[in-house]
Amino acid sequence: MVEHDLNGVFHALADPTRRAILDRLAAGEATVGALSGPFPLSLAAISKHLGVLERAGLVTREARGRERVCRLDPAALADARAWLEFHERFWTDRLAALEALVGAAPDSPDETR
Amino acid sequence: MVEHDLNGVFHALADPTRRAILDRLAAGEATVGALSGPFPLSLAAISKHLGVLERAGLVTREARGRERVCRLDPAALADARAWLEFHERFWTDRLAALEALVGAAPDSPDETR
DNA sequence: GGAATATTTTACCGAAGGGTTGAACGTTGC
DNA sequence: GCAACGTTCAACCCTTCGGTAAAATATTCC
Repeated sequence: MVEHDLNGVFHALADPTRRAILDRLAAGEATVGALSGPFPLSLAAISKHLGVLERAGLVTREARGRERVCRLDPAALADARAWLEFHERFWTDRLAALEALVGAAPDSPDETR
Repeated sequence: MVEHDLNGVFHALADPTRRAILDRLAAGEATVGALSGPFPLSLAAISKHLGVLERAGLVTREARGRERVCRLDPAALADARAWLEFHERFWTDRLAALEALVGAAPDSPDETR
């Protein structure tokens, strides 16, 4: 609603590695090490990506023994989706209105549309 | 559907100036100069932002005389929204399933690990 | 206690981002 | 034709990003 931290969320989503991490996390919680498996990246790199996701509110990390287990937090995603949905609707409405205006213009004989 | 250019779209949306430009553009087409009005930025900076938005497919620029008129293109936005919507749904479903699984665990009481 | 394991922190690097200024380009209007 | 206008291009600056390697910090296991 209030512009929240859309910067962070959209920035986090703009990286394919991070989107892949999110997708993998959708199958259930995972440790950082397990998460880094599919990627040709160092553990430190994955940890950084998780930091970005965590700061964006998309993921939570919880210490469990010597490992950290990561989980999805769909709330932030819902925020971004809500923003996009609202604006998409808003924009298409505006554009439709403008088109209608053009179509119904007085000096426009053939409104064949 | 196929991962498209989500990088570009999300990256474009991650900047508040660019989101503001999009909002302003929802009120109707505008020239680069008119667009730069509300911002304490140089015209060149706005032009760059428009380049990012255009590359992301969110905006189209058309030459009209010596000025360029910019318009929204909601299609790319719809792509991003679709991605988010699908994943949000996917994730919450998964999470719900996991919770249900935990709740219905056979050997229940002190499985607290 | 000490070794092994899991993760983060700390430099550090090259590339990309976001901004500026000033020159260049095409268009308009006198 | 030429000056003014609207916009982009080019060069530059500084910061952030995405990555690495190596050291530091817990934690577990023997």
